[in-house]
Amino acid sequence: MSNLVEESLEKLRALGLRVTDQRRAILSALVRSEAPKSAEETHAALPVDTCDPVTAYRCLEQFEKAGVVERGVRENGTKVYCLSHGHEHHHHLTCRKCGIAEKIDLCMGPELEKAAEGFGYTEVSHVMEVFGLCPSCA
Amino acid sequence: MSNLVEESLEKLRALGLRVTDQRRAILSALVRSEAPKSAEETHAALPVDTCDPVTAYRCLEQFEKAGVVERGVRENGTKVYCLSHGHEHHHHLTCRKCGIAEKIDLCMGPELEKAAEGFGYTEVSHVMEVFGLCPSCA
DNA sequence: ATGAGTGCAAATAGTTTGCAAGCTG
DNA sequence: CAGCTTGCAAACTATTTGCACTCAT
Repeated sequence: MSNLVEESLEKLRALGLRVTDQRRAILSALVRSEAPKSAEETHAALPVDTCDPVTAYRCLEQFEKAGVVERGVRENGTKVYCLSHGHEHHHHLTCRKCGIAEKIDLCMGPELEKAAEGFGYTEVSHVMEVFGLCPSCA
Repeated sequence: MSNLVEESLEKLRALGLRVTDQRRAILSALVRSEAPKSAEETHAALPVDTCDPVTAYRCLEQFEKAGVVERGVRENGTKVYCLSHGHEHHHHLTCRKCGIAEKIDLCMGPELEKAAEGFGYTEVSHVMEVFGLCPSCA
């Protein structure tokens, strides 16, 4: 069992949330996954009968609030989740065809925040996803 | 009638697409709109009985393919459209609460493309949306 | 024991598709 | 008049909600 999973579970416990087999399995699936996954895909990656799809939706939502996963958006609008490795905010380069993804470190967070503050905006956040055709699909 | 509308219609005509009252109305609504709109919202902004909601979906999809509108994604995943002013690619800073949006010029397109090419990816595109609380909603 | 978490069924929201009829170029 | 467009109805996909039951703490 990856200690990334245990680390995340600990974070949940600290927030008064509970640790269940389902949550352990979901986090474990995210750790195994190279690419960010939607709630459905995450559920599909679980051993059969691990839990109801609804539970995957609910857990991922909780996980996001708890800060143990980050949420992104696909080109078509579906929400995807991935573990927040350490605390570094990051983005992904996703292949439009096969769905494989690479981690990208580029991020203009600070610039965006500054620009937004220029407009008087607060609580600034952003979503960025990069898409392309990976070498094997091109 | 804004010439932005006529300009866009011309672009459609050039591609062999047809110009109808519905399309004119939809483009006109986008011109009037300060913030990017979803297909539903666009339809709602039209005079009653201008067209079926389905037509709004279909037209916006066509418009995007034709390059007269750009597509973005909301924090929650809904697709939104706005006219491609001139040819400059741009982003938006949207208020999470009231939905008003500002145009932002910041864009790391070139950097992203370079990074993606480093991974061997081609046909690179990206989606970026910035959210916050505007001064009046804060 | 107590409230968070889960499963099941059903409801939604947003968007897409099939098909016959209408209109543009 | 060919074929792009539209309207209407219906299908879909992704996600959310209500409720009774279960389980972690």
